Amino acid sequence: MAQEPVVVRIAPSPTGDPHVGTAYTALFNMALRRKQGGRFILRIDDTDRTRYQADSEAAIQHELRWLGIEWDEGPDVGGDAGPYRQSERTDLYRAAVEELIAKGAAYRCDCTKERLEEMRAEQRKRKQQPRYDGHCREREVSPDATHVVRLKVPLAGETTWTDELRGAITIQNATVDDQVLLKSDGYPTYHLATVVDDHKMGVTHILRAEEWINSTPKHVLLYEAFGWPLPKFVHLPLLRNSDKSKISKRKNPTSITWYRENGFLPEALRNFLSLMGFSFGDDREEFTLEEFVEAFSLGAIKTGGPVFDQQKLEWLNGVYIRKLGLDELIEHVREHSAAAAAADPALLRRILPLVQERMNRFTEFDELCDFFFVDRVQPPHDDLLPKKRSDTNTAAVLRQARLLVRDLPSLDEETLEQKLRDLAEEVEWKARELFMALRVAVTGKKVTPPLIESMCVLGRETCIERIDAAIDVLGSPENPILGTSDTSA
RNA sequence: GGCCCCAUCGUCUAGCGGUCAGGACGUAGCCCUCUCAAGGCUAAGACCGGGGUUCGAGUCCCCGUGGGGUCACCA
Repeated sequence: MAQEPVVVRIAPSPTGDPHVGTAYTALFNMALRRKQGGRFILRIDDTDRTRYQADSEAAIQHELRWLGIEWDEGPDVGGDAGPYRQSERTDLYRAAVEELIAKGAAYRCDCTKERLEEMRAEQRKRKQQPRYDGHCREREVSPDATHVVRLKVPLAGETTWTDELRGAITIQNATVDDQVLLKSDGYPTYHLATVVDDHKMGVTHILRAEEWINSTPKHVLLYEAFGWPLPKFVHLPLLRNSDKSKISKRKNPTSITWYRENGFLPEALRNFLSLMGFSFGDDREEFTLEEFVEAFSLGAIKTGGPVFDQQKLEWLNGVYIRKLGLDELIEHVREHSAAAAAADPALLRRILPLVQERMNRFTEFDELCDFFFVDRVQPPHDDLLPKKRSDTNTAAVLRQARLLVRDLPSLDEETLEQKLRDLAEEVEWKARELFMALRVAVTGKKVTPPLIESMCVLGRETCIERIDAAIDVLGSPENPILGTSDTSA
């Protein structure tokens, strides 16, 4: 188990919201780096100026950090191999391209967009693979004219490399297009930039998504043309929608920001992502980042594409929420609920233990606890009535309960519960019937945190007011018939 | 469609030639219980198909089939 230090990297594009796929790849890269030592680089692939979004880079960094992903080198932390934005490395790419042209491995091409489109349309019509026809391969295109630079892919032969997870992969060169390396705007394409940077930055292991397998021959050809040693290639499985297609925001939330804002804990998302394609080899599913790193190895990664199951993520998030200490819990809930943020911290300390095990996401707090924060609740008439109990009977019992609450020396949980149970017995109601009627009266809902505890948190005055209001909903009977069920005859 | 990758319960997975094919999410039932949860117990639920190799294949090989990815001056 010789553990050579590695140099790994992720190269997200600042073209939109930070993607869970980026986090997934980053997680495995970081795990390998931490396990074996070395460097983990964050490189910003901002070579597509048309899709570039100015605030995206900061968002990516922010969300990755939120998830617990840390890099050794990057645009924000510096490092010896910088700059770490590809837009700041264009001289390197231009020089590289000149080298390739000089070596005959690349050529200038001034074909217009229109010509290319026409050509492809024609090829499609003839049921051929749409690909560059080599028009400029042997032409002399002036460096001064508007042009791109293409890779001169051998017309015959094949390119083979070893994927660390999948073994040898061979692709016929004839199926590889003459890839554009340098765009007419002077920026490199991914293929050129990634090869140049990975080499210059000393990258030893390229852990990236499976969707890159088919363009790997281009990269291998470039390494060969430059005379550079090949890094190890590790193509990770692709995260999937529930229909097995590549995960996409149309079918699944893919923005890390979304998960943060919708009440997920970074540890839970991180743990969940680790489970995609990796396992300890036993039944362990809940584990810390440190445990993951310790157990991690490339050999433990599965190659089948895992479906991103929201339900399991929510369950796991609930597991993590339940493990939180009260102070942490308060902090998180305040971030996700305006009501909680505005509430007295002392009040929150009493409410949260009642709902901690009832939330799978922090955003569920409001739905669960709204009745603590409003002036009055609106108990639906029908919900107030236990099965087969009349309006009059129920109102009468609630009146009794009201008196009981009013006259209790102190409103503590044990006494309140005992007295209410006594009352139920006295009026010949099941305790559960009384509790439900009171629950609806006091909270307006049939599903709530535990009643007795909730009442004690609400306080005597509020409980009395709400019971009164509930009695009003039922109408005020003149002659309450106590202790009977008047529909039972 | 060409090329490439992949293939155990619905989903995430364990399994690395001999197992009653194990666990988790979800689903159903029961227990607990003031509702809902949480927790406990139980149940249903998978080796894609066909050939080989082998005393013996979920495990190895081949061929199908299925799914996915990719075929841009996007990454």
